[in-house]
This record gives sequence, structure tokens and C-alpha cells, in this order.
Amino acid sequence: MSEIDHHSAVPVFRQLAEILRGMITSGEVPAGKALPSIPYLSQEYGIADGTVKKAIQVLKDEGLVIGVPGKGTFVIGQS
Amino acid sequence: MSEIDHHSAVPVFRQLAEILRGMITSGEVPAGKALPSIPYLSQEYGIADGTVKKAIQVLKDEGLVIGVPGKGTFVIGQS
DNA sequence: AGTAATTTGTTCGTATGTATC
DNA sequence: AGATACATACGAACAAATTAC
Repeated sequence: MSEIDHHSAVPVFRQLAEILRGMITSGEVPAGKALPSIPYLSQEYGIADGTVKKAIQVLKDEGLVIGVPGKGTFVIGQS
Repeated sequence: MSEIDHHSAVPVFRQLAEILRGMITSGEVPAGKALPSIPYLSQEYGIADGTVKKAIQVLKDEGLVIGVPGKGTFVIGQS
């Protein structure tokens, strides 16, 4: 699985955004399902909570996912 | 009783964790009994709900207390 | 039997301050 | 000076378990 390179010129939040995008486009996380939670991603990739949120914000700005407080971050189906 | 200093260098959640630890070690809340509820602590000390949960998480990680949904946060007896 | 209230636990959203590059 | 990253704090919503009525 993809890992984060903290010394890369590409910002960490952008690296994670690409990883999450890959989960969606590959069908690993299909439409209607939720991405892994923010605390999980934070711990799993060894990055700060706020940085994960920033990565997810990228996908939200693109209309790829939508966050639902108390539930999760869900993939939008582009039907 | 102890108060929270919002301008201290020590994080609020750590200050509360120490106050709760004091309740336990002093015997004010003996083994088998529950700490004050999260909403109560939140209102009593003037801090956010999530910050109280974070403080309690510190004690849970140390095995000092255990949370029981619907009941409370109970002090573990160190027998 | 069933509804409501309380409590813990988990989630996302937003904001602030600090440090680093 | 600006972007990035981390830590902290607050806020709000939702679920599950328990208790009370």
C-alpha cells in the first residue's frame, strides 16, 4: 500500500489526497461507502489529525466525497 | 478544589486528567465507583465535551479507569 | 411494552497557536 | 513572508447501552 513521504516536495496532505482518490477510482471504496475515519487515517499514516482533514477537504472541494458529522466521509456516486 | 487554567502551558485535557487522577488516588472516588459524568465535568470546569473525553482517555490508556456506555467511567481496583 | 433521558464512544467541522521549512 | 504540519480546543451530530418512567 502507498506510504507517505515526509521528505517529499509534494505536501503530505496532497499525497494523502491522492491515496484516497486512488481508493475511490479503483473501486476499493465504492460510491455510498465511507472512507476510513479521520482518526484511523491519522494513526495509520502517522500524520496529524488536521493534515488528514486538509487532505479530505481537497476531495470535498472536488465534489468527490461529502462529510457527515457523526457518521463518516462518504463517496459520491457520479451517476 | 482545583481549577482549570486556560492560559497555562499545560494543556487543559492534561490538567483535568491530573484532577481526576487526584480524585482516585485520594480515595475521593474509590475503586468500583464512577467518576462524575462527562457532561457534568464539562459544565463544572467550563471546558468542552471533547476535551473531557480526551482527559478521560488518558486515564483509560493507563488502565486506571474503564468506560461503560450507559453507566459511567469506573475506577479500576488495583488488587 | 415503549418511550424518553442519561451516559459513553465515535465521528466530522472549525478555529487557534506554534514550529518548521 | 508564505506554506506546511502539528497540537490543542471547541462545537455538533450520531450511535449504542443503560436506566427511569
